[in-house]
Amino acid sequence: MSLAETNSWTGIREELLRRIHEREWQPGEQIPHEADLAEEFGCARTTVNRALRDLAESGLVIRKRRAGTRVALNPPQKATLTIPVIREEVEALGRAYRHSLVFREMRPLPPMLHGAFQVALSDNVLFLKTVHFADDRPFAYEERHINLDAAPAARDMAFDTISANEWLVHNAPYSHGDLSLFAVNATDELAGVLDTVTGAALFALERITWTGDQPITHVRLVYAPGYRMRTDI
Amino acid sequence: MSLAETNSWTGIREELLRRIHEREWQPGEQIPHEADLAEEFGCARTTVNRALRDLAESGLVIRKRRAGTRVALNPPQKATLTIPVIREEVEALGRAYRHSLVFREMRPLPPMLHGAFQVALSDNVLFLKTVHFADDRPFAYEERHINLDAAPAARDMAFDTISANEWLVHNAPYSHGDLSLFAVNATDELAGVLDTVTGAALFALERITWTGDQPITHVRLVYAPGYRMRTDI
DNA sequence: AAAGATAATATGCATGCACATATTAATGTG
DNA sequence: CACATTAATATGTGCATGCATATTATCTTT
Repeated sequence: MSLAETNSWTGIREELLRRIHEREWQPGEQIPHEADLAEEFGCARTTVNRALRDLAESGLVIRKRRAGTRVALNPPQKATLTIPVIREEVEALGRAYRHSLVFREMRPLPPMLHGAFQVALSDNVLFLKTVHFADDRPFAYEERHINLDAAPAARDMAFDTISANEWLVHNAPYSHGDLSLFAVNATDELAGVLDTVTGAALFALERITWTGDQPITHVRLVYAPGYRMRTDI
Repeated sequence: MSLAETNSWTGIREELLRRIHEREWQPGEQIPHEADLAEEFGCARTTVNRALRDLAESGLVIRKRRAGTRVALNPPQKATLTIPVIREEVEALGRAYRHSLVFREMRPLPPMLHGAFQVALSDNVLFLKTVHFADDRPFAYEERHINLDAAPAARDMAFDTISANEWLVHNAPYSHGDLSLFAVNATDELAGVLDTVTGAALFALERITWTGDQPITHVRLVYAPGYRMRTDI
């Protein structure tokens, strides 16, 4: 019991972490159950439970009722990406943000998205193309479908002062969604818009959000060359 | 009070979520404090606390002592990426995994990584190039530096039966790290290894892990064309 | 009125207890 | 011996209570 760490749940978590990192408890090994640890640390079982729950959330230990707690064999690398509104992302870089709506029309949903959107949509879909700038240099290119059944107010929005990206965050909160990250070669159109050469490797993401079982929006975002999405693990 | 949801903390969380999603509580608005909610739901304050803590973790509400709890103005889009060991990723796709160590030598750390590794390293660095296969088709290409001061046992490992990726997870647990995701064009070498054409857009990641203040490994992973990293949000 | 001390308050956390639930081990039965 | 039933057990959760801590509001004092 090396440290002066008190019997706070964070203190206990640190001690448990140490034992895992320093291999006192091997991967796959079962660790003492809550009651024993509580006695050892001289605290309530609730407090040990809190520490263990936290470790389980981060994937370092696996817990099962009756079976006990064991150190994870392959602790997954979990990384929490925070994907901010693009304006905030640009401003956090200390650069001036602006955006430009380059295309807007009502159009039927492309067949490619019928599966993703999972419902029979009328033609009540708004399609937008937007370019986001940082200090007047293109930062990202956005193609977006908005389900007007889910966000009817979007029909009357110009999206010139506030971007669809930001407007939707404030006006059409979602309950869940899917995100995928990938790389694309710049097409001629993309190269022109993002001020690069055809064929350049570009970082891209696609996101679909729902509220309940109603799809709200599908967005495909392609970042300018050199973009990196970073996070701590 | 619509649902039959009991006074479990998850039930209460769902009800709070509903009020936020349906705008009963506007963004930025202060919500009743724990004691009032506990009375309304007929449960203990601890239970409300648990639900609110969960919402705060996901960024939907902001909590401050004495100041109370308010609905977040710009709920950040948080996505938790789970980056598994490549073998598991491949096997989860129902494909057969194997890997091939194509290069291995002791070499000084390249200057480019001096900053990242943040310590004056001797020449005690192992450099590896590995190709990961799924059903005999290249899946990802890996370049890795291992700090042998942090993981001395790696010096004697062949990394032919078990990949460095997996060995390090089991034998050199890290306390923290940095991850970045980006896109690269296939060089001639990459194209050859990944069975694609020069210039193809490839999804890539770089990761550095430390234990305490000692760097363990730097890895650059480039996936074969078409790869998508997916997650729920 | 400005600055500093003090009180009030909402969340944060620890405790002891009880009961719920999932899972495994032990037991009984054909 | 195979299979279903039952008991045992570790975690999961809820509750009442008390105190800790951060932050705001209020009340001094100069």
